[in-house]
Amino acid sequence: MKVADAKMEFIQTWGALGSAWGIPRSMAQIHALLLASNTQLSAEDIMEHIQLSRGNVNINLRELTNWKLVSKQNKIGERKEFFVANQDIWNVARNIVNERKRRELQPIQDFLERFKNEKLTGGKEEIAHFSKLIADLDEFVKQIDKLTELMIRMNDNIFFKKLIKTLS
Amino acid sequence: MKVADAKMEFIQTWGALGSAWGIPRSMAQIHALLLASNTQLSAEDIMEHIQLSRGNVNINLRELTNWKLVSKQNKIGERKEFFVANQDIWNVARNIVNERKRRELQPIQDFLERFKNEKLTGGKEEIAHFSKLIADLDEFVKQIDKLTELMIRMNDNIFFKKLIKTLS
DNA sequence: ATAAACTTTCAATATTTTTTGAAAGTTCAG
DNA sequence: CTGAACTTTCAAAAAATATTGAAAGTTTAT
Repeated sequence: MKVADAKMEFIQTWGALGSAWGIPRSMAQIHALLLASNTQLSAEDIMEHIQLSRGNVNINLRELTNWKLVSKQNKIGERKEFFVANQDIWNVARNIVNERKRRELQPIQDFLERFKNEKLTGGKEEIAHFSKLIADLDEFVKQIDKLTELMIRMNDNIFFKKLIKTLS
Repeated sequence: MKVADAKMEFIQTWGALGSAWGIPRSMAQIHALLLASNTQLSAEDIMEHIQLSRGNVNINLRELTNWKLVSKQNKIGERKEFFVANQDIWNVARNIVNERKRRELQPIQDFLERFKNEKLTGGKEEIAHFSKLIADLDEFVKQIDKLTELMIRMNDNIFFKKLIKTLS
């Protein structure tokens, strides 16, 4: 099998999986292309490789840059901007976790916070049940938060290897 | 604030957050309603409480049941089926992780497996780079898999508390 | 100041995902 | 068996999301 074909297949698969992960297909495809590429690529290169419009590529490159999964580079003597993917998979994973935490966990925390000081009126049983739910969620979110903080701060996968060894 | 209002707000918020988590709004709302409810509810009850069609409620209750977030119950002497949510938040989290793993991690593993025995042809550098990517991903996925296996098997949150204490 | 070389924007369009609700299916008491 | 009480299905409609591409904006060299 030609490596170029393998790459193309990787891009397609990563794109499809992206959807399952709640990541736009194009964004995932562009990311896959950059991950699989051993050279820097321009927006134009990307447009040609996977058939995507200029605007789409531009927007998704910006998003990938925000997520810190991709960075801009400049070739000396060239105006064009080039892009490379963060090649350290663990680093990529950390950035994704970080981003998802911000988007997915933060709103829950904000919500729960609002209920902390609320004095509820109504059926006694009902209040007890609901309050317990809020308290449980609050504690849960705090634990998850700590766990991700920990993961984000770790800077090599030795941590996980050791952790898993310890606990297996 | 009335507990009934608080519940309604919880349902709305959970529904909105569901979207961010890649979970259909209705499914998340139904789950929230059942979580916040201290009594079992019929499909009809749910339809009335949050304005959803019969079909929608039926399909999402099935899905929630598949995810093991909700279970059916029968009141003696009644034909109707009643539903209750799994109230242990950590259990809920485990089931969600489990489900997402099956849907999100398994396809990656399947994909990587196909490349293990492929002999690639093409530029030397290119092959080296791509092979490394595949190998890195493979190792990464295996580690994540172990970590989730571990989490799934744990049956109380003491584990996490200890873990975090140990590592903080 | 101008033009060439790029990048960014965004309204329109296309695609995908969710939701609906009416009809068909099932179960069970009488 | 029949009808009432429920549940399930699924094609069609609505809503949400992603993509396009032409036009506007920006930067740099001369």
